[in-house]
Amino acid sequence: MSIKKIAKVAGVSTATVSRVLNGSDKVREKTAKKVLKVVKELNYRLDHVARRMKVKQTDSLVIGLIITDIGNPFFSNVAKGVEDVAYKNKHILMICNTNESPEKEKFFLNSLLSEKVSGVIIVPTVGNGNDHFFEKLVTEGFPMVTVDRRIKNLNVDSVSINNELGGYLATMQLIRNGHKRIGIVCGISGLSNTEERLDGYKKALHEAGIPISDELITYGDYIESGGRESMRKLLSIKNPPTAVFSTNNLMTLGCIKELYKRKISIPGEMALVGFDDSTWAEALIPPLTTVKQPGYELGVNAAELLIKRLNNRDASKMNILLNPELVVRDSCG
Amino acid sequence: MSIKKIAKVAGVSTATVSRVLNGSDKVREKTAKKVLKVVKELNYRLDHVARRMKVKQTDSLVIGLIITDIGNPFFSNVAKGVEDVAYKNKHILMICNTNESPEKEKFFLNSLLSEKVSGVIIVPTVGNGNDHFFEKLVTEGFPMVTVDRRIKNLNVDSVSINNELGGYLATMQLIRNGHKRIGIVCGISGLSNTEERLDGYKKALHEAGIPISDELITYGDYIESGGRESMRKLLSIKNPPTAVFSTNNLMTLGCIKELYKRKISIPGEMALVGFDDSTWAEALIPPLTTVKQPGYELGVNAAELLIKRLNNRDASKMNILLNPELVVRDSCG
DNA sequence: GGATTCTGTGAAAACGATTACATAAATTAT
DNA sequence: ATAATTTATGTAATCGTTTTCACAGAATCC
Repeated sequence: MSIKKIAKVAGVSTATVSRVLNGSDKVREKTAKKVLKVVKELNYRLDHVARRMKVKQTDSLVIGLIITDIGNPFFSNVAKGVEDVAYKNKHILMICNTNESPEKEKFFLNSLLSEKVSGVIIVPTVGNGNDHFFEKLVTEGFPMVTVDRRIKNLNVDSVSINNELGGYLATMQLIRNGHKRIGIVCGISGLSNTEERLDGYKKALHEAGIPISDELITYGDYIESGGRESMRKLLSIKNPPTAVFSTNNLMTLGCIKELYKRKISIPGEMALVGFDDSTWAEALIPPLTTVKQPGYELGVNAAELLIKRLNNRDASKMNILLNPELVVRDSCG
Repeated sequence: MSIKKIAKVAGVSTATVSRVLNGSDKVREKTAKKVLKVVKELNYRLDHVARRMKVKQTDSLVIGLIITDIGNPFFSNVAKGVEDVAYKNKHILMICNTNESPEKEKFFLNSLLSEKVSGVIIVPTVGNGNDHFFEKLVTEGFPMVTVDRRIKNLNVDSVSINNELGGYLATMQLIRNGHKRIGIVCGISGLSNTEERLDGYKKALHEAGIPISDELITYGDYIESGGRESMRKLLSIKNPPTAVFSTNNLMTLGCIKELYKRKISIPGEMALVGFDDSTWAEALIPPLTTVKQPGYELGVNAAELLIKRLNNRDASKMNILLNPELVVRDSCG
């Protein structure tokens, strides 16, 4: 069922049908009614895909969203933010889930480009900032916004958290509570957010005049088992920490489970600060002190930034930093 | 940059380029190489959108996914399942988030149809099973699969949980632990899953010879505040329950928070069984007994069912029921 | 060597829309 | 009433592909 059929049935040309459907051009009231009647009768719906082939500047766009783990509440909130803005603008989303795999990322980028999306919002996967496929696209001028993570030395729009501040706030809180041996469970090595949170940790220690000890720095790859493993490692060193800063929600959960298992009390024997607040954090016992990341707003801002970019390709690139917030509950002692 | 440009540069016709790119038809080795060289040099990518306009049965499809709350871990896991299957089949997803709004649902369905998606997987919003826009589409033969919720009296493919069993298992567990006054916090009235879980609850009570009392049945609309409100209501009746079955994760959280606030011990003073296990459930104190729903599998099955349907439009419709599983921890007494 | 069969390639028509341009119809002016 | 002007509609090219059909050239046959 195409515009042709409508034209034939209504006894007009396809041009007229198109004009009626788009409402822009002048067409006689009577004709319009006639056409609309047929449209309704035949239950016809305009083909946006075909439309987009002719007209570049259309109001309803397709936007790509590539995230690393839709199952993680943090990212699904980001997605929700993007979705809401997209909906407001009558745009629609193609969502892809890379599972932190650079190969999948590349595949999805290729797919999205083949699908002729107008732009892409992406949580880039691990990478040294050089071999990223999408860097090529960015430099070629394809509209993209990175979210949550930034790529060093790449001039691209981005929206992310002030991770260093987050790490600083978390660590500072532990220091304020009298801790001097503070462990950290970092995420995936090489990612901007991992490094920045670690920087914040170091900065806080430095300011407090506490020496930085390598054995207190562990990596848990942003997954639960990694967090658990890191906690084990921290507990096994000769002079274990009295407090731990865990830099994402899943790893924090792993830490908690390991502590529960060993019947180590929180915060009595081990103080804990997490990253990324969730609705569950306050229902844990003890309620968890965390650095709250505005995931939803991250998504909202990324979507708005991309849309802005689509409307003005030549404006200079922007990096938006949202501030995290320390939510102090009981787990930090 | 189109196939035309490639053709010109390579000194062949567009037909040849197309043939090379699709690899199916016979084309001389030498010509193919020449074309591919140009393709690579000019960094050309086939336009799937234009392609789909000509060829109906293509291998990489666009599939619509309409869910009610991408921010809810249960649904984001469903999405993940769908995504994984889509990726395996080289299909791509358009995801929409209705927020339980029937208007948005309608808007998104229209959008997806205009975007010419091949089929839609949908968590239908509230409705009496009559005024649903998508029912019309289903009866017109548009490929759809409902997931999580079913629509009564509608012949449509579906994948959902055996909710009655879930309700039964949860209630039975409480009965087994000696409880006789058992409250229930139901979800959104009118939804198939809400009613089925309630049915299971009633069935268990009935089998145990425990009378059903209306004051013990509350509705919390599947949100945290609703759960909290329901718990308040249950605690305020003259003869309050000694156990509560809360029928989704967010409402359970609301219940727990209300109990924490009032310092009512779980399960000592109030036993609790939730619905929808999450990675947090076992980190709560006490670890939460829940009915575990296979959200990811739900998504996987829905996607596979849709793909099957796309390959055979005439096969009779299927309803797949996945069994939930009771995970007994400490909260049920 | 000529007739016949294969193979590889190109020209052009589609897919479903939009739109510049031309033209017919309606309106206004004279 | 006719001319001039405005307005509404139609024709046909186009977007980026695929694909049918035709055809040229190569290979095979007798």
